[in-house]
Amino acid sequence: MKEKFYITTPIYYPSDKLHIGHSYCTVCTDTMARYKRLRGYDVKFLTGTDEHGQKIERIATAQGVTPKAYVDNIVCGIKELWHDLDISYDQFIRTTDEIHVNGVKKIFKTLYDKGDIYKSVYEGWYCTPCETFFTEHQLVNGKCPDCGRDVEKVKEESYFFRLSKYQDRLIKHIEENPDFISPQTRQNEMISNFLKPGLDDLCVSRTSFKWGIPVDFDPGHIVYVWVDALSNYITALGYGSENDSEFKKYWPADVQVVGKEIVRFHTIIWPAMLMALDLPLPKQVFGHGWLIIDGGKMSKSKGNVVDPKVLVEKYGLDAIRYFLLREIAFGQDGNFTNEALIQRINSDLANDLGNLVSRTTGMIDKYFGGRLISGQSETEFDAELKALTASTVSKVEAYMDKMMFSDALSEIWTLIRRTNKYIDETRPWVLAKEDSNKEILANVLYNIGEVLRIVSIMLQPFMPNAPKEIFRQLNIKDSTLKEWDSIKTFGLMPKNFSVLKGEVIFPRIDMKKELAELEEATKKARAESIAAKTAEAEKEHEDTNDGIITIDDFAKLKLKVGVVLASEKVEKSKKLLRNQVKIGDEIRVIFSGISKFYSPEDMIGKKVIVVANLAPRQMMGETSCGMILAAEDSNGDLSLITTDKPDFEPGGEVK
RNA sequence: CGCGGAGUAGAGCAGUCCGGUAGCUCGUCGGGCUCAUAACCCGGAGGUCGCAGGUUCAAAUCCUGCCUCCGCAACCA
Repeated sequence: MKEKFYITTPIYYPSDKLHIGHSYCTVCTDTMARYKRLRGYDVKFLTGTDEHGQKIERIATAQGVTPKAYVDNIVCGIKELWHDLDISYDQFIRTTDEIHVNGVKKIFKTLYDKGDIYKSVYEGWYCTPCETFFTEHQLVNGKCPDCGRDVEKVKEESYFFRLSKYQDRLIKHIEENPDFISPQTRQNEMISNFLKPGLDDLCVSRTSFKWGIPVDFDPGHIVYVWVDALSNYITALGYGSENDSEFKKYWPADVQVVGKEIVRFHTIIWPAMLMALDLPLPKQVFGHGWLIIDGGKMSKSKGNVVDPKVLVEKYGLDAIRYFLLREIAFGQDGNFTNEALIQRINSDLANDLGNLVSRTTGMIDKYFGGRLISGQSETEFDAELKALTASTVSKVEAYMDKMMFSDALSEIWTLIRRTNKYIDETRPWVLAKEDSNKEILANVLYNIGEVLRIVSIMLQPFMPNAPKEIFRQLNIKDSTLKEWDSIKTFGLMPKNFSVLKGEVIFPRIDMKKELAELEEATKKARAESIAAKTAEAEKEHEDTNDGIITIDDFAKLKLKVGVVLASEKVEKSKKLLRNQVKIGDEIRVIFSGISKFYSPEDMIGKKVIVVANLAPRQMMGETSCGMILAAEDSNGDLSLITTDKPDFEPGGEVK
C-alpha cells in the first residue's frame, strides 16, 4: 500500500484579492505535494478559505450583498488564481461548506461537554464607530488601532477554551519533537514568547456579529475564528461526520505550511485543541517567511502589492514559480524585485536550461537529421558527468525531504551548468567534422539528452510546463521514463531517439525595456489604489455626516497653546514621550507618540497646540491629560503644529 | 532590560550549530569557443565577514558589550 502524505496550506481570508504572498505559500505547498506524488505517495493536498467573521460581514454589508454572495465571488477569483498557478490541490475547503459547519458545531459541543470550553465574561475594549473589540495590548496609546478614536471598556459573555490547561503538555511535545515547529527559530520564538510566560484561556465565541457558525446550544453566540478556522484541517477530511474514512486515512497531517505570522496559532492553539479532542498532532508545522518588496512589507497602503496574475501573464507560470522557489530560502524572508525576477529568468531559465535544450536538439537535428542512434563509445568526460548526475539526484532528494526548495534547485542547476561545460569539453562541432567520430558524437549527444531527461523529471514538482515541453522535444513518450525511479539509473533513454526541435522554452527578456514597462504599470496601479482608497474614505465620510461639521461642533474642541517645560522618553515604549506642558497657569502631563521624530531635547520650549478638553487617559501607568497636535505626511512622518511667531505668548486659545 | 530575525565583494545570498586558507549567483574586466536563445566555457579584479573587547596556536564561526536595520506584540501569507 502507498504511504500517505497529507499537506495543507492555511485557509485564506477572502476579504480581498489574494496577492503574491498567498501565491508563494500555495506554490511552495503545491511543489511539495507534487514531489511526494512523484515519489509514489498517496498525497492529499488541502487548501481553502476562512470565510466567516465580522470583517467580511461588514464589507459585504457595505457593498449591499450578503456575506455569502460576497465570499462566493472572491472564492471564485481565488480558484481561478490557483488554476492559473496550476495548483494541484485535491480539495478546497470553505468554512461555509456544510461538512465544515457541522463538524465545527460538533467539535465545539464536544469540547464543551468535556469541560474544555466554559462560559465566562470577556473583558475588552470596544470602538463603537469601528464596531470592533480590542484587547488592552492591541490599543495604540489607549485608542482604537484602526481609527485612533476613544474606546470604551466592555464586558461580553463568551465561551472560553482552556488553553492554559495544555501549556505543559505543549512545551513537552515541542521539546520532544524538534521537527514539530520548523524552522528551528520559530520554535524558540514560540517557547520564549508565549509558552514560557504562560497561556491565558482563549475566547472562542462572539456575540458582536452574526456571520459565522452559531453555537447550537446557545443561540446568539458565534464560534470565533480559532475553533472555526483551525478545525478545517480535519473537518475537510470528514471528521465529525458520518463518513470519516478520509480522516482515518490521512490524519495526522504530515506538513502544515503556514506563514510565520500564524505559526503561533498552529503550534499552540491548534495542537491544544487537538489534545482536547484526543487527536494526534500534525507531524510538522512549517512557518515560511515573507516576501519583502522595496525593502519593506507588502501592503496596500504602500501600493506595492504584487499581483501574481499579471506576472504569470507576462512571464509564464514556470518562471514565476521557479523564481519564488529558487530565490527565497524557504522559511526565511526574501526580496521580491522585478529586476531579480528577470535576472533569474534570463540567466537560469533562458541561458542555462533553455539554451541547453536548444543547442542539444539543434545538434541532433543538424548532425543526425533529428534521429540519434548511439552505440557504446565513451569520452574521458563521461564519468564525471554521470557521477554528478547521480549525486545531484540524491542531494535533491535530501533537500526536498526538508523542503529546502532553493537548495534543491541550486543542485539541479549545478548539473545543468556542468552539462553545458560537458559540451565545451567534448566539442561536438569538432567531432562532427570527421565521420569516424560519428559514434562518439552520438554518445555525447545521448548523454546530454539523458541528463536533460533526468533534470526534467526533477523539475516536475517546481514547474508544471517546461518538463513536459522538454519531454516532447526529446520525444519521450514512455511514462516510465518520466518517473522518479527512472532517474536513479543513467542511460534508460532508448539508445536511438529522435528530436522534435520546437519553440524556445524560455525566451530572453530585455531587462531595460521590461523594467521600464513594469515601472509604468506599478505607478498606474499605485495611483489607482490611492484613488480607490481616497474614494472609499470620502464615501465613508459621506455615509456618516458628509464630513462637514458646524461651527458649534468645532467649538466643542478646546485647543490651547502650551509650552513644553520638560520631556522624557518613556521606557518600554518605542513611541511615547512624557511631556510636561504649561498651559496658562496649569502644568499638565501629556503623553505623545512622537519619539521617533522628536527627541526630548527638541521638545523643550516648543509652543504646541493642545487639545485641552480631551478626556484624560491612562497611559503607561500614568494619566495623560490632553493631546499634542501633530500633522502626518504620506510617509507617516510627524510634524508638530506650533505657533508661527517665535515669541508668541503661550496659554491662549486656538480659534 | 517585551520577543524574534538580520548586518559577509557593486547587488542578492550561503557559510556560523560541530572554530582551521572566505563561497555561490548576478554584475564587471580579460580570454576561449561557434552547436545554441548576443548564448555557452575558462580566468582575473573586487571583502579589515556591523563595531569594540575577550577565549584560542587559530574566530565570519565561541563568549561579553554596543550600534544599525527589519518584523512581531492575539490572526496581513
